[in-house]
Amino acid sequence: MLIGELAERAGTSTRTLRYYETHGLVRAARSANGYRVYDEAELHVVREIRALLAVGFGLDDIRPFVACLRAGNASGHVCPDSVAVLRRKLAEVDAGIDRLHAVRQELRDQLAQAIAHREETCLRLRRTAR
Amino acid sequence: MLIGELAERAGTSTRTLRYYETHGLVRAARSANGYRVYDEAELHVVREIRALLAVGFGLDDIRPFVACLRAGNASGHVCPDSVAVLRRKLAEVDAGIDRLHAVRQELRDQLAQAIAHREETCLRLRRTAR
DNA sequence: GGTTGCCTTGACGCCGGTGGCAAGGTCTAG
DNA sequence: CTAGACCTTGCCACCGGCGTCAAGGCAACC
Repeated sequence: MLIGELAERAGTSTRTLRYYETHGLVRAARSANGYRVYDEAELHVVREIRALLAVGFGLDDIRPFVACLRAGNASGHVCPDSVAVLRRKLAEVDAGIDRLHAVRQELRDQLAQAIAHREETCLRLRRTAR
Repeated sequence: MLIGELAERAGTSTRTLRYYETHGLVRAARSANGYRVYDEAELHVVREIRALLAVGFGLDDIRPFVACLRAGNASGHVCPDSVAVLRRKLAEVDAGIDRLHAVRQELRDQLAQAIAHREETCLRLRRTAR
């Protein structure tokens, strides 16, 4: 399988695959003419990468998952390093949720304040009109 | 007030103030020698900018708030444009929270799956050992 | 006049994952 | 032989809010 086919089957671009390779995530053999040649297993690797990226992982976080797949596991998340990353990410997401809740509260407060101000101004205008 | 003093009083850097100026958020008069000269009102403007940035707003989102302050309002969020941005941001934050909740669920599922797999493997090893 | 400390504009770097283009090699079909 | 569809490496651009350095002008004090 050449890079174009892998890109298409994985739903990404050749540019992206080469980028993953320079960052040590995807591996390719080379044919006599220098073309990258991939086996079927790389397809699963790339899909794993894409799935984790979509969830919000960075490439560095993904490395243990790829190593886990390469170690022969059917799933990339069953190895201790992967689990550690999953736990860390879960904590990060929890922190993010907390932060967004705080921001949300702040926004609601400011909105309420603005609307109260507007109504007060409106009342004052009515009183003035009388 | 020169730029250094404003930066210090607003808790930011001169670089940042000039950046805000190029983006139309902060205004300065110029003294005879070309130095930027700020009045006290700009301090409030800069503080408003910083507060909104800290909440997660982008500079473009902040523009209406600054305009509102310049229009003579004691607070930047009481004008219609500001309120519109507040509402939009609130919706964005809600969407972000939802997305993070989905990611969180995904992470928990994968963690649970990994741990189940590990325990199963552990059981199998014990059976094999017998 | 020299030093110090403020100010000015301008320009590059960062981060992370890609897109896009250039200039060239390779394979296949007509 | 040629066209076109692949492939190669390498480098610039992007986003956003700055940090940081360069090269120079201005103010004030010794």
